[in-house]
Amino acid sequence: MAAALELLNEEGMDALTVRALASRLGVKAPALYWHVRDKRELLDEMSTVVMRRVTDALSGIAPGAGWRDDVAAYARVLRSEYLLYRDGARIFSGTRISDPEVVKAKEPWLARLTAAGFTLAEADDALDLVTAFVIGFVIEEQERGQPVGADPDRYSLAGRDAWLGDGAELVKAAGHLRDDGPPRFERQLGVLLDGLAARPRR
Amino acid sequence: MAAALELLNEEGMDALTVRALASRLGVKAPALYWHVRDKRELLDEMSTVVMRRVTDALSGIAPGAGWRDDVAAYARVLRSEYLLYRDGARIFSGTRISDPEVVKAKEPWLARLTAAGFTLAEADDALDLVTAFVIGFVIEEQERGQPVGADPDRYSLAGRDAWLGDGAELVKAAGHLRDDGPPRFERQLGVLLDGLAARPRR
DNA sequence: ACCTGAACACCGTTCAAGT
DNA sequence: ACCTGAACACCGTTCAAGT
Repeated sequence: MAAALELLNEEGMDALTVRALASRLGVKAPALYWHVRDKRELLDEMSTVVMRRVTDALSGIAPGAGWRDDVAAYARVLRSEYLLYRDGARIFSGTRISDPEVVKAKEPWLARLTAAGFTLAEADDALDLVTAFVIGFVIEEQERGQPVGADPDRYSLAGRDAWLGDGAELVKAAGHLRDDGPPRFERQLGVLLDGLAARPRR
Repeated sequence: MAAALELLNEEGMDALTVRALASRLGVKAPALYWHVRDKRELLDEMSTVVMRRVTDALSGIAPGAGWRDDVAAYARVLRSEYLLYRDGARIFSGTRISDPEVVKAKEPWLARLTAAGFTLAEADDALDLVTAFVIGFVIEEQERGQPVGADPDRYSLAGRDAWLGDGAELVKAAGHLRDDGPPRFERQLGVLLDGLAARPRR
């Protein structure tokens, strides 16, 4: 899995082939089928490794000042681990975690949220909502980081404005205001946490 | 593009090959390369068609009672269009929209939000946040809809509990409480809208 | 303008056979 | 227990040539 993740980062997902991975391991392609059922299982195992890194990072985090800190820490760790791999969010979302320990690592987070007054259903919803947001955010973030195919117009703001043509002044202006990276992530995460805070408590 | 989308739905994304699409069109594979630079451009065009359906559906929606209705309508339309295609969210997120008109369709939504007191930057953030959430939500939703590979334990709740092993009582209990589909979506969307409502207005 | 035939350099996967 | 050689049925893509 480590070799597979290296290969992904060095060559990209199109080059992540069974044959290339085998050769990196000094072995022929069919050998991998003794260790793994098929390529999908390989991807599932890779994503389990990534998610294990997330849960390991989280287990080192002491409870914060409140649920807000805890949920924010989860979101930041998830984003930063996905960002470590080329197209990480796109590739690893929608794969299956093969290790129950990784799934069980949600337990302390559910405990902290319920202790803070969330019902269990609300806590579960909250974590899933944050997860969905991070995945969607990082997919877009990683996609924008890639060279835009043969369309240099769309690199620059001026080029994008021209490509858009007439009208849509707000769309253009918004494009100029737009930032990215951590501040953008923190802002949107903040909105989401505000939403969680607004839920009725009992 | 229509034929490609049909093929995707009937046979799945692994079967969406240049050759299969050509044969569905009564033509040989190389012919497609007169119409499209490569397969990625084919995917980009397919996703542009899907996003055009989103914007068409949205343009038929009159301004709601307020920004909350407008944003909710956008989220619901985006989700339901993605759901129309097998693995739609996974496949079409992170592709590039080729038609400026589709991008420009954001204009009225930005207008409604700014009219409701959002700054332009906040409005843009709001739409992106909702988009990220919907994509993340639907990726997970569509993935769960697929047969879980050779692991029938994980179909049923009891099977999942056994797979999880000892401990993690909150994780197990949350699994039992969990629902899905529209109610789950509406609940999480509601949280997100609450967060947008909580932003300072000026 | 639009398409084909033939070819290239690959894929994932199976399976008998080896050690 | 772990790996190879050979093969199967494909891929995406190019390109000269056809109409």
